[in-house]
Amino acid sequence: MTGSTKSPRERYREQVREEVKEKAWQQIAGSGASALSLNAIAKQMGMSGPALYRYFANRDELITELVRDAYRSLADAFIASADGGAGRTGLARLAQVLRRWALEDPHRYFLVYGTPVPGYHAPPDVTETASEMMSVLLDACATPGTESRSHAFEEHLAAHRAWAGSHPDAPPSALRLALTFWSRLHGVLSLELAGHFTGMGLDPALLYQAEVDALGGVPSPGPDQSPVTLALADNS
Amino acid sequence: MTGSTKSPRERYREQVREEVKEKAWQQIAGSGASALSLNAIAKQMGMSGPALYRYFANRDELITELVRDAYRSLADAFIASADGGAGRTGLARLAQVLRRWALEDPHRYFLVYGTPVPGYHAPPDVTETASEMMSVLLDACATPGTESRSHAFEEHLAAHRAWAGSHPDAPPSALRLALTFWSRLHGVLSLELAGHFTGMGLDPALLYQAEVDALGGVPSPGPDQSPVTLALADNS
DNA sequence: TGTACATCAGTGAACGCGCGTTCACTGATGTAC
DNA sequence: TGTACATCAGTGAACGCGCGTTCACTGATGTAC
Repeated sequence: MTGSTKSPRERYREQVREEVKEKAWQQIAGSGASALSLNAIAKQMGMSGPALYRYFANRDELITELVRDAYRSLADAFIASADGGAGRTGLARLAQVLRRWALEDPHRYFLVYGTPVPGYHAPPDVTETASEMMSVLLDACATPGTESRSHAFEEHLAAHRAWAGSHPDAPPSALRLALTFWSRLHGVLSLELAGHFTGMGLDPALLYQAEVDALGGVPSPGPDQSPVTLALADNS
Repeated sequence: MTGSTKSPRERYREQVREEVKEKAWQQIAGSGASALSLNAIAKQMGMSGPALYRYFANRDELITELVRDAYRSLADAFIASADGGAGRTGLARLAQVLRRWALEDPHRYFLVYGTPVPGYHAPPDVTETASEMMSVLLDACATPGTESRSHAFEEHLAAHRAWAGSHPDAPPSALRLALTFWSRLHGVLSLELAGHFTGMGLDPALLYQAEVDALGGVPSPGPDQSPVTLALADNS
């Protein structure tokens, strides 16, 4: 049984890699992603600069790994939330998960959803992770019944649904709801985390909450007191 | 009458400053704001590096000037649009102005609304420019009538309206509408400009349009139950 | 009008720094007989 | 069990580069009498 047991060396390798990434996050938190320096990380770990090249081919590979981990952590949180029981207040719970993830580490949020890093292009497998998240979101958006109203944008979505490949039979209203969820919540979060609400005196959490509540009325306008509101009343 | 006529030297100074900023924007477009280099700009203008210190005290002052100009250009566009005739389709026009401004120069958009530059803090006068924009927006949001429904978030806004100082009598629904306008449209724009819609096959312009259309139902939505609301209600 | 002086744009050398990355090398750790 | 060998982590020096910024200096331009 020598099968997949990891040698001590492999174990150590992974441990160091993990520590490098940890220090990298700390550095990003302090000075942003574009100021990430391999030498500085090495120094912080008590090693010389070139030592890191035993663990990462170059700076870009480290950044890629960070992006990958960031996507993965959000996707996992989404999936875990879906496992907790789908259906009723599914969207509200996903919204909570998204917000918590964003506030937990704003720089991680910006690495994924902020200003693109100049020369950098994300690897193909993060696209797949993004699809996983979208799939969970579409699950929560898929509601039975009432496909009546014809909305211009929903007709467009009905004809351009490649991105929702995991849900080939989802009604256009569900596709629209998923996109609306995504863009509205990122709207609040990106403004909030970039500091555009500071000094205004209002509580961004309540705006976020209001936007979650308003989702109930997306496909066709509804009442302003949705069950989602009541379900999330214990928030602050 | 020697009054405020500018000397040739002053004229020349402003001209060079302008050219420096122009090259700076080009550079930002290529490599992002954090890679902005005074030396590179000087070289591009056929001058030596230190020459720029005749025009800007340091790198930070140049960035500040770029941020200031960016804010100013959007505020001016807003104001010009408001002059064109306020009222009914006011919000839709402002939305158009915002989108055009964002797409016209994505890097300018990100400089203002993207990931904050690490050490950088915006000067106080851009806050004032931001207030000008908000004032125009609040003008467009002030619609007579329907102050009936009490919404949780609007109550919060009624108690925290310092940011809307230019409109001390605006109804809470108008305050909410302005914030919703702002965050929803930035939600679409920031995702779009960061490339999160590329490869999905859908047209972000239509999502944007749909969000603008949906604003009509923000303050007080219609009475009918939406499918989503019903679905969220039935198994709780 | 011309002459003397002050102002200011721009240069080139230099300082100190940190970056990513390569290379030849030393030592320790694991592996095979 | 010990010995011989291969693997691999980590070092220190070095390369080439570009950065922001200072400084003393040259020349041209404007100003005052």
